[in-house]
Amino acid sequence: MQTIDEQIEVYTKFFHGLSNPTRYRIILSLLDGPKNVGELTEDIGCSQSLISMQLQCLRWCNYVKALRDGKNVYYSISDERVIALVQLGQSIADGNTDKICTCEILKNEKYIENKEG
Amino acid sequence: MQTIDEQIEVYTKFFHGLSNPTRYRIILSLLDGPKNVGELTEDIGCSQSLISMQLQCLRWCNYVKALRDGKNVYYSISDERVIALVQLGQSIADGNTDKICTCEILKNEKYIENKEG
DNA sequence: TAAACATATCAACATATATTGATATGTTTA
DNA sequence: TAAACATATCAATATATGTTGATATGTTTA
Repeated sequence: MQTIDEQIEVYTKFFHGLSNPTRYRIILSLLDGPKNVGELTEDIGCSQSLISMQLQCLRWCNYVKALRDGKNVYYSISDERVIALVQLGQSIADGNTDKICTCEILKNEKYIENKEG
Repeated sequence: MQTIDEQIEVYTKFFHGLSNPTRYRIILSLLDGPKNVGELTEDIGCSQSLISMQLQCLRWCNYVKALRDGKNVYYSISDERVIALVQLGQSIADGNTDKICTCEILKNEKYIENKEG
């Protein structure tokens, strides 16, 4: 048994899983089939540590599953319904691209520059 | 035409819309039918300003639409596909409640206490 | 038009989040 | 078992986000 607060927490966290560019790219990339951490890192173009951390999150929450093969660990989509969810979301968002991008509250863009400079 | 980066930004922001407890509660509440700001505020139990701000976000991004009736403004779900999206997400999350709640990276819980005390 | 009511916006601030570089752990192979 | 490689974890930090109370705006009614 869960309180309504607990339910809301679960659902918002679940959707939060899809609200980060790195995690989202990982999922999109895995739609083509299983990939290991190195392949994903190259594909997405960020630090290996970030890919690895976000994979742990996606794995923990059952978006993806992991399979070790020697030195490599291959990740793949674990729940097919996630694919449907992503596609449905994209189809809704596609009709409203400009507005979504300029929403003053939803501004979780990929950070452009972290370094001093 | 959009770059892949721009597409990712749109989609992750879109899902980010569903990753906040207040916004999520608003959407759930509106599943029962249109409500005005006061009704939503009472229903959800937070400040009127927060409800109003989050409504502007949801409205801008086309989750909900607004209709003024005298002094009140009534909000309702504007895209029926959002309902399907929410339901699909919930059905996936329901199978993995405990893990999602304890994910170290997804910790966007509703703040418990802001005030000095 | 003034008062009352409903909603929206603003400024401030505490917390959450994403990210990286450095390092640790795990696996294979010489 | 040491070296090389692949992946995971850690610590630090800049930025994004959610929230509130105060205030402004808009609408009705006296």
